[in-house]
Amino acid sequence: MDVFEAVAEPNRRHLISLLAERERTAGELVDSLPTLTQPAVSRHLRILRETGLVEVRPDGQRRIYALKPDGLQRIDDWITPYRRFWRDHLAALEKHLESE
Amino acid sequence: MDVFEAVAEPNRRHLISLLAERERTAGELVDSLPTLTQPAVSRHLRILRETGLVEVRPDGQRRIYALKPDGLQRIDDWITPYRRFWRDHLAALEKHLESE
DNA sequence: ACCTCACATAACATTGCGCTTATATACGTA
DNA sequence: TACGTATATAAGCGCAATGTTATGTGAGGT
Repeated sequence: MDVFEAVAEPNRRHLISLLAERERTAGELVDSLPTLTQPAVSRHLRILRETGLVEVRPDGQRRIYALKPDGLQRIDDWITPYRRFWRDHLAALEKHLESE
Repeated sequence: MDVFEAVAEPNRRHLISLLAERERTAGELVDSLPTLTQPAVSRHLRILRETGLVEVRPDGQRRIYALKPDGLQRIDDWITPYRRFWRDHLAALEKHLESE
């Protein structure tokens, strides 16, 4: 699975947003997604690991998950060339509005 | 389907990159994806339409597809809060390198 | 040694996506 | 009107992703 498919899943985006605040243990993340069972969350975490979006560090019997700095950048790199599209569009829109 | 799933599909990302260069007819886009049949491309275009990533304009019996300026911005809006992660990381890395 | 807690993996069912072939729609032209 | 061209939709199939329950693994505690 690639990064795009990884972030296409709403629950995984939720996990990412939680890890953006701070590191959390697997158990905390499981509690944060009450609609899912523990194995389901564990699987999502595995996918986030394999796509390089998060990293794990053992702490006794816990596992601490953290967001990896360069994971989401791959998506940002892809979107960068297209950014001018809405920039130009917004610029033209503003210009049009101020000309009235 | 939402924007994230729409962009998760490689063929659809290819279509987006083609439309970023210039508008194209459905037929041109079909020719640009030789591994797919015409209905398959038509379906992808439908999804890109429904998610607001492209727009269509009829031209006789042809349909001209164009990239919509604000479609991909929804992804950019999502990624923006996380951007500081790799920026901070890069800054720290550079600082570390120049200190040697 | 035994049990419990935290987490991962296995096995399996269900669902949804993407593909194909076949068909419909709609415009253009003779 | 009749026919070809351009595109969309329908029907059906295979596969991969997501969920579940059941089980494995390994670290702590008594």
